[in-house]
Amino acid sequence: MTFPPVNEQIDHIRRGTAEILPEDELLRKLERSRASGTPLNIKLGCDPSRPDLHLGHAVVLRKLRHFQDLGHQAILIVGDFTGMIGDPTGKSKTRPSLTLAQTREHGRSYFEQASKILDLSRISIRYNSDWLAPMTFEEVIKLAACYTVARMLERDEFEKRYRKQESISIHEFLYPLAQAMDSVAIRSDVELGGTDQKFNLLVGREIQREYGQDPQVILTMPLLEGTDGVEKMSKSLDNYVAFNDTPEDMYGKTLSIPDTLILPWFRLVTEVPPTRLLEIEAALARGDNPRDAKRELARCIVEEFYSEDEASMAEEHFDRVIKNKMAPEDVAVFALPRDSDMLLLDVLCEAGLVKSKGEGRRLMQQSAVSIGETRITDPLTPIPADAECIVKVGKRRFIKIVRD
RNA sequence: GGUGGGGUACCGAAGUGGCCAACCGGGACAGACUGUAAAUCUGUUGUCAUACGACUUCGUAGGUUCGAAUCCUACCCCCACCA
Repeated sequence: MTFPPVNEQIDHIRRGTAEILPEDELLRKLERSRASGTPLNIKLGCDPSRPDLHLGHAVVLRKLRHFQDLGHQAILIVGDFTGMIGDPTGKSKTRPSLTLAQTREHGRSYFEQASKILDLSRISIRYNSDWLAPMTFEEVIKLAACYTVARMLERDEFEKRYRKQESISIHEFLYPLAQAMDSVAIRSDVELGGTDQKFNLLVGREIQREYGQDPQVILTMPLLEGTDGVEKMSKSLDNYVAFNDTPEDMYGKTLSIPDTLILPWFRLVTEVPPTRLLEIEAALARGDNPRDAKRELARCIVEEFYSEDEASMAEEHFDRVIKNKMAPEDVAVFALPRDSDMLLLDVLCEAGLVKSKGEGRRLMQQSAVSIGETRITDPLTPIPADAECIVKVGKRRFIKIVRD
């Protein structure tokens, strides 16, 4: 196995990273690997309790992909065992536990999605229940003895909660240790993660040392902010763009991000060359309409997950529906008999465009509902006698009513 | 083991016998303005009902009362502090 020169590798690796700790150790590892022709073990843990991948995950997956491209060994750890504990990161409440079967199921869905970024033919997938489940209580105590409470409390998250007199369960202390055991089990050379994982990753170093291994280098990636521009992207905050979103949604959601996110998103979730990035930056600084940069960004993202064609289609769809406020070409059809005298309200409800009649009524009163070009504000409006008509609720809920 | 605090709608948080479908804030949704940006303004945010109104909701189950989120009883759950 031959590898590119170390300085070339490091340039590639460094791109977009938040921190590499310690960087000179990474250099040494790269040199050794190149000299001996042995790939480094690059570890990335995935949390199977949330199987829906979004752009935030893409950031770190892409970094793993970079390592693959350089010829190193990517190792995906499915936290099927740790999923039963619950990662305390960013949580004030304990997560619900999952069964092993559920986590396996989620794991499969994870790979399917991750394959959009990773080269699955060159990846090793490991389930941490393989080595964590058989550990005896004695072994767990030995492991726990490697770390102190004071050191645990160095972790921001714990420290804050402790200071605020919030509860911290003992098992939450075990999480970083369990994750560290993963590093030991696979002899990790480099572990990737978001900046919020820094603590856990560092614990991995300590524990590897305790187990007589050369400690892993940790590489953190910045957290991607969600579509709201405030919080980090997460499913529970509903500010995410998912791998499984339709091209139209991906495009639309991306256009809805605050301007301040354009460059960070370009940097973290696309492969645009640095030169292009500089041009965009200059254009924005110069005061060009940020919309254009955002459209380019949206295109890039859809292309990455789908294709150029689908990106174009998403763009057309967007212009048609949002810009020109027209119904999409593939509107859902709601058929009803010619002599039906149903109220519009009831149809909206049955078609699922509104959650309840109350909501439908409210939306009508707020003039959010229209038939064709006409705003409907009277909740008692019947369906027009026409053979077909387009009904719109809000900005993007459509239905075509057809009489037959 | 002891002491204290607490469980209210998506979240946070008021309310401690009738004026409570429940103040307020956040979020979300809708409208205006726009570039599905930001900022701003307005409105909505339990279900059913054209409406009058009816019904369900304040940890759970009972009870007191003309009337309870509010009082009583039992139960469940959460949290902190002291040992």
